[in-house]
Amino acid sequence: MPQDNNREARGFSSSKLSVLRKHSYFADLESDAFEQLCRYAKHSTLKRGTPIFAKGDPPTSLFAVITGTVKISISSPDGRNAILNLIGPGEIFGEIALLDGQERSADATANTNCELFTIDRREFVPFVRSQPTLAMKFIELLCTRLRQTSDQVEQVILQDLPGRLASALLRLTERHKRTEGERRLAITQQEISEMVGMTRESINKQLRAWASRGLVRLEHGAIVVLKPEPLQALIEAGPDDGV
Amino acid sequence: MPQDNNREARGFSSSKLSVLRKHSYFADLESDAFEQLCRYAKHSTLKRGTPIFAKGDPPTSLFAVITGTVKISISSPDGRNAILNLIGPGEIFGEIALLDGQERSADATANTNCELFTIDRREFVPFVRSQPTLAMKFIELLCTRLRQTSDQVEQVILQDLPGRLASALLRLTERHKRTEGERRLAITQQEISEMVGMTRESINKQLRAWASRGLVRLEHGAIVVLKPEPLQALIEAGPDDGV
DNA sequence: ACGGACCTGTGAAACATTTCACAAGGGCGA
DNA sequence: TCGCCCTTGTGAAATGTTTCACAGGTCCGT
Repeated sequence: MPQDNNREARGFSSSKLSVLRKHSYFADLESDAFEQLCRYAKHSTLKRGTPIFAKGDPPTSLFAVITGTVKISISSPDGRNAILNLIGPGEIFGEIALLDGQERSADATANTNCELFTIDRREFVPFVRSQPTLAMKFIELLCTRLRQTSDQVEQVILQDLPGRLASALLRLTERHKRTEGERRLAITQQEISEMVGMTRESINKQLRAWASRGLVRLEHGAIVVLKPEPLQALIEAGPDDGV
Repeated sequence: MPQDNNREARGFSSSKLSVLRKHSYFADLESDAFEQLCRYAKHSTLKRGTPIFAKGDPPTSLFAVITGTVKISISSPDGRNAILNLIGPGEIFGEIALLDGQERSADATANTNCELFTIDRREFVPFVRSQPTLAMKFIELLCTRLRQTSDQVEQVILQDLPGRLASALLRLTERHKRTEGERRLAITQQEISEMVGMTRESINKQLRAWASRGLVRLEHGAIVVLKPEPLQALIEAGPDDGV
């Protein structure tokens, strides 16, 4: 992927950029600012499992996902690891380290085969400074992230396993629906367990219980939420109110 | 406190504002932008326990703490509650709802008797838009918050009780030292338990175990961290490595 | 078309944490 | 200064979750 980055970026611009146009936080930027930003973008293709950056790295780029998903995670010295976020088409990631210049605070990995856009820090930072509208856009993005992350803290602290699992499923379907229009989540039970901080076995048993009541359908590497309402009710009821 | 807000704000400006100057994220703003911002500020005094805003409220103001501490928390329908953050002198809070215009996502309460500065949304938002430097400052602030909150998620997911407790104590002393210069934390075990999401009883037993080994000293409504290093080591070792 | 890696499924025992039910002490306001 | 409320302290039983040790399925790359 080293050669002809620019040619690639331009060649595909109308089709690939439309993904960003459609879903991203940049959607309502003025057209020319958006185009200008995209002119800096480099296109790349990654295979499932490829590391993108690691905790402690200096921030060099901002990324946007075109196709596939990227996993933001952290692993502890004793081998456990936690998935903080899954980034899908049209979303961007890696903006925090870029905006504050500090080192990366988590790992990013291609969770499936991916196509990404990459914008270099050297071009990005001055551009943001020069475009007040863009800066406000990033403030909005950061606020959104902050609300999501606080929600996560809240859930992990206040809810038990069923509640946390339900929250995660609903959050994922909500986001997924917005981009894909269907409720089948392409996610493994292992991954979910790392998102909510409980073991795969426990997650499996809970999912199975729900499946037998028709709330969800379990497939291979995927979960379909059939009845969101009872799950939502379970969250609002708080710890153990009829599993 | 309704009368003479302006007179108050000006009368005390040199002494009270110095607290903000000293610790806050605004510290290195240009002098005149800072002064201008402060001209909008209203001063108020609150008694311990006074609610400042509640989850779901529309955002009307930005707050800065002059003296005392403010508790940012959420409570679940079944009576449990989680403390997301404690805000001390020189720090600001309530900025997220203000910046994105969405409703408040948590409750804020005066955790001790407090003095606050309040800036109205109507004056604040246009001011931020007009001052690119200030906008960048807020981006930094949001990034910092986001890193802290992500850390919290990480710890709650990856660590067990001793680890979480150690993290919380070190985080609190770290911040406290910066503002107060001493390591005695004025915090109850109840409060700590709500910050880390475990019961007061469990927290008490763990603290007691550490106290008997001389790592901490327990006082009435306060905790003194005597030896931070072993606690730090415990975190890095991960779940159970010699309680 | 095959092999291996990854994903799902499951039960029993081990473990960490909560719950409950107390007792006693300190501090603050009336 | 008296009370009362909030805070600390503690033990045993109950509970939720993890750990461990498997087996079978399915998908992907070669």
